Amino acid sequence: MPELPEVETVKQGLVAHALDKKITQVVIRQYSLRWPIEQDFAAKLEGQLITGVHRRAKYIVITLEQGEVIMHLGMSGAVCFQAPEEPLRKHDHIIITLCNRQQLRYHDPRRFGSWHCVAGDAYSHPLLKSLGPEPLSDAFNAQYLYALTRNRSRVIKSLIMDQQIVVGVGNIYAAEALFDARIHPLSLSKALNIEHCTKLVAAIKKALNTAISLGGTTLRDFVNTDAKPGYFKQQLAVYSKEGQKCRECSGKIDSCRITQRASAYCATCQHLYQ
DNA sequence: ATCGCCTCCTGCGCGC
DNA sequence: TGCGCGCAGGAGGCGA
Repeated sequence: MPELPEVETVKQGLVAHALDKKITQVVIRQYSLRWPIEQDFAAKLEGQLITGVHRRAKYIVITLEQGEVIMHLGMSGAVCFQAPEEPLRKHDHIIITLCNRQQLRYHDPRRFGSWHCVAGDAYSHPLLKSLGPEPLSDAFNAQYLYALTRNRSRVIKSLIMDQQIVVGVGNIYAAEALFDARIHPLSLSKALNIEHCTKLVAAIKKALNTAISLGGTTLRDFVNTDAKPGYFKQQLAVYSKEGQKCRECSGKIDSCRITQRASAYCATCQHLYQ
């Protein structure tokens, strides 16, 4: 589910509702997530003040007085804040009660998400330490992408979705950015020149920034911590538009599978470099 | 080193 | 109405 804009939206909700709050109780209703939750997870959190909330890639890092929580929403994870009186829903796996009685509830039907509590610096955890640059940072620029595309025959869509190359670009925004940059998703990385990389980097930043400003993309069930959907769906040019008319040329949007993922594109507007 | 395939899990929409 | 199938926003791990 969540790509970078959705995770950023959830992070902003955590900042608004959980930052500077003390954790009074943690209840785990389902330990079996992407990785099993450690048995002492609840005990590590209880009684601690939440002193920071940050995002790195699609991970949210919650800083406590002692240690840090690393959380990933997987494909179907969501966080909401509710009063204890509100009935629990199926798939509400983690319930964190705060000092103001509000409960942070982690809901994740597919259970691809994960929660870890680490003693030291979250950024040196194996899950975070080999991640590529943030897409909205200056470190992700045309020269950087150009250098990494040299001598690689890997198709470009797969490359930009690789979290070691650049983080936060999932299936939706990869498809949208490639359309915006007029690059066919099956283009070979090494066939792109510096101008193509310039366009693609700009398109990725634009797609992510626009999506963040609209609260992310709600396809089916993504909601922020206030249970509101995101509105980037209305902006989508190709993702989930297979068979429909391209808004630029009125040709038909095609789709192929790239590394097991549906990949929509306009064969007229997007040039295949190989 | 690099790449692509498989896997974890539930829910939904579709066609029959 | 119901059932089975394929597909879905991620990404680690493995084998080629």
